[in-house]
Order: sequence, then structure tokens, then C-alpha cells
Amino acid sequence: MEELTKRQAAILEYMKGHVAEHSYWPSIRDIQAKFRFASTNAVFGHLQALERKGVLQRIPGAARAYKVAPVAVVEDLSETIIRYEGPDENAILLGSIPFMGSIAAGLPDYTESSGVVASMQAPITEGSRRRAPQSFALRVRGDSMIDADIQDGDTVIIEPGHPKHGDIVAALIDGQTTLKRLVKQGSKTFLKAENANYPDLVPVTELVIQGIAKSVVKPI
Amino acid sequence: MEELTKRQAAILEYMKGHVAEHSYWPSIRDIQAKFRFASTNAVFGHLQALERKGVLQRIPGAARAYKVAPVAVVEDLSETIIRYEGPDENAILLGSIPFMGSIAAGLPDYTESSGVVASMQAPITEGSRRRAPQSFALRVRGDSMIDADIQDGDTVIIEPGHPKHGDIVAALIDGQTTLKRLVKQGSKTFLKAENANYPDLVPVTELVIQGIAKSVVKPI
DNA sequence: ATGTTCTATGAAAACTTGTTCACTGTCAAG
DNA sequence: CTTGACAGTGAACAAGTTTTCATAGAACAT
Repeated sequence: MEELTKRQAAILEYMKGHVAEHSYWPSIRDIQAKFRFASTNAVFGHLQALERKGVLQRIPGAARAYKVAPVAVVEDLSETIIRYEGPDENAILLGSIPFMGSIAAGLPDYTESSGVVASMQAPITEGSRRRAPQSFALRVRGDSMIDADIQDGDTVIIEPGHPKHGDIVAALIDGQTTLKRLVKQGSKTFLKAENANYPDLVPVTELVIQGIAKSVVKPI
Repeated sequence: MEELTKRQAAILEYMKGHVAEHSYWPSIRDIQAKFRFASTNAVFGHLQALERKGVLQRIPGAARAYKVAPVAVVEDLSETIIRYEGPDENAILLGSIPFMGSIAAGLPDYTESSGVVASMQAPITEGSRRRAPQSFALRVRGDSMIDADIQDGDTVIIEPGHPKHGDIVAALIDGQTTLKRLVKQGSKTFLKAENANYPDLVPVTELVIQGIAKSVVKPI
């Protein structure tokens, strides 16, 4: 995915924050006002760039209507496989389920409104409530993480970011995405399954981390 | 909360479904087309009614801009208490976190589009995917349900509906909301704590069920 | 019977919003 | 030194959208 410029990233962040807070998208003029542009066309250009880079999808002609690109799209496989079961590349980010808890005191960037809703991430990552993270949910297939109490059929909430030693991460290995605990030993990095029946450590040369598992959703 | 008419409920359902699917609200004309109204004013009237009844909030003049009301607002208390920690009555329902999995085959009411994203409830209640339920999340306080693997600090997803014997429900007892397992013995109904240290059964004469706990969200 | 609510039509007004056109400037890469 | 990506101004247009006005039948409770 192409890199975003600082301005583009800021605008995208604002838009997502606006949705998380207000539950609807900002208009071009809302964005213009936020960034104090003198012309709507400044915004227009950035939106075009965001769309060209594939992180935002505009619905031509429709007001306040956007979609954002999925963070990770993966094939399926055996073992503990995280499968993208969506119908196509049109997966939607966006929004929050109604969460009543742990509301943020102040969202410094989006001050105008009072009624603030914590996104689904709020109860999970108490630390990062200032911006709506590009979290996404994935269904877990397989049982290689059962010792971490993540079972087949559970849903994990993945949040992009730089993982620390001990984090459970969604990682790309040989083109496949799997859920493992990240282990750093000196200069070496491993992936560890949390199941006595699985090989403990997977040596890794090249590693693509798609995100950190922040919480797990289990059926009752 | 005032009762909605069938038409009003259908329109609200459609709107919420549209958001879950497209990630942005429908315009009045979208709704008009969906229900084959000859006039936009038919929709307009229903939206006014929905707002008057407190389930929908419109942003005057803004296109495709709405908020929906919270489903349940509760006070706090001791024991296994479900607390509404939100700032005020302005909590927002709406939307879904990006979920990639278990896509519904057909949503009979919202047939026009193909790319469908399951809402957060989809992975939880495999049975009820036809409409976006008015689910909400609550933080659990206390440990009276630890034997059901629901711990202090966990978040439960509550879905309105009629509970069966054995369901874990959010119930109003003496004006307080608590999380318990519903037990029906003959004509009697009890609430059972899932913790050996708590009294097993709470006899109930009058019982208000606010919803059924469908899943639990745990931090990793 | 009478008022109220729900439902709806049809047309137009008023406003919001996305889009386009013409033009300027900076900065890094080739 | 030109080219291209990036960032922006200013004005105007076209389309999308909400909102208002006038009108009316059906169901239902008082």
C-alpha cells in the first residue's frame, strides 16, 4: 500500500475520528473548516489522493459517504489460520458497536461535540483512545493458541501497531496469516504457538506483522 | 420508550442495516426508493416520528447524518454490577467494527447490494443475522459470574430478546442491573450466580430482563 | 361525531455538498 | 532545468438532499 503524506494521513484520521464520534462522515466543508483551508478544492484533492492510494473509497455524488479499505485481507489455511471470510475486498471498517463504558474525557482534536462514544477498542486498549485505530476482527480457526485461551471459533480484535515481546500477533508467514505469540530473544525473533501439541517456536527470517491481538470475543 | 409502528421500525432497521453494510447512512431518497414511496415526504414524516420517539437523532440540514439512541441506560452498584459508564444519554449505537467473517447469505430486507459485512453481532449470534440487533456492550463489575468465565472487567455483549432457561441475562432486580443465569423451575423463575461464594439462587417475583448476554470480550 | 395518529402524495423551495475550472507555488527526482 | 507529485486559492456550477407547504384517506380511541 502506498505511503500517505502527513496531510493525507491527518485528513484520514480526522475523518475516521469524526465517524467514531458522530457516527456519520464529515462533509468536505467540515474537513475544510477543521484544517482551515480556504478552498474546498484542497480537501477534494486530498480525498482523490486517498482514493488513488486505495485507503478510502468515495461514493461519487453521494454526500458524507465513504468506505475505508480493509486493513488485512488473507487467504485461508490449516492450523491456526485467520481467515478472511468476507465476500470480497469491500470489507468495511468504520464505526463502533454501541459501547457504554470507559468514555474518553477529552478528544483534543475533535472538541466541538460533547456526546462521545468509545469505539469498540476503548474497553480493550485503555491507552489509545485519542484516535480511532484501524482495528479489525478476525475469526480464529484452529487450536494452536488454546493455552492462551483463544479457541477455534473465537474472534480476535486486531489492532495495527508495533508489537512488543510477548504480544500475540497476526503475522504473515510464507504468505499465510497466523496467530502466534511474538518472542524476542536477543537479536532473534520467533513465533510461539500456545499449545503443547504444536512446535513451540517458529524461527522467522522475514516477518510481516499485521497487527496485535488486543482482545478476544467468545460466545457465551 | 415509546413503541414504534411497524413502518417506523422497518425504516429504522433498514437504516441501521444500510450503515452496517455500506458504512454510511442512507439519504432520504435512498429510503424512499427502498420502500417505493412516491414522495420523499413519506420518509420525512417517519424520520420525524423516530426522532420524536427518541430512537433516532437527526442532524438538521446535514446529509446522511444521524445518531441512534442507546438501548439501555443503567445505574451502578455493588456485586456483579453492570455499570453504564458513558457520559450521558447521548451514547450512540450504530455501525460495526470491521468484521471479516461469517457473512450472511441473504439479508431479505436489504437486497439491493452484494457486499455485505456482518455486524459485530454476527460472529456471536449465528442465528440472528437477518437484522442488525440493538445490541450493546456493558462492562462487568464484580465476580459473581466467574464460574461462567465472566470476570471483573470483562465486557459483555447484550442483545435484547426473550431469554430461555439457562441463558445469562442482564436483569433488573430492585432497580439494579445485574448479570445472572436465568433458571426456570416449573412455574418459578430464579437468577443464579456463577460463583461458589455467592448465594446460588435469587428468588424473583418481578423480573425485568434487559437482554441476553451473547458473548464476552476479554482483553488479551 | 370528532379529534388524533399514521400513512401517504405531489410539488417546490432552500440549503448542503460534491465537483469542475483556472491558476499559483514548493520541493525533490531525473 | 524540466517534470511530476504535493499543497493550495478562489470562484462558480451542478447535483444531491433536506425541508416546507398543501392535501387527504384509513384506523382508532374518546
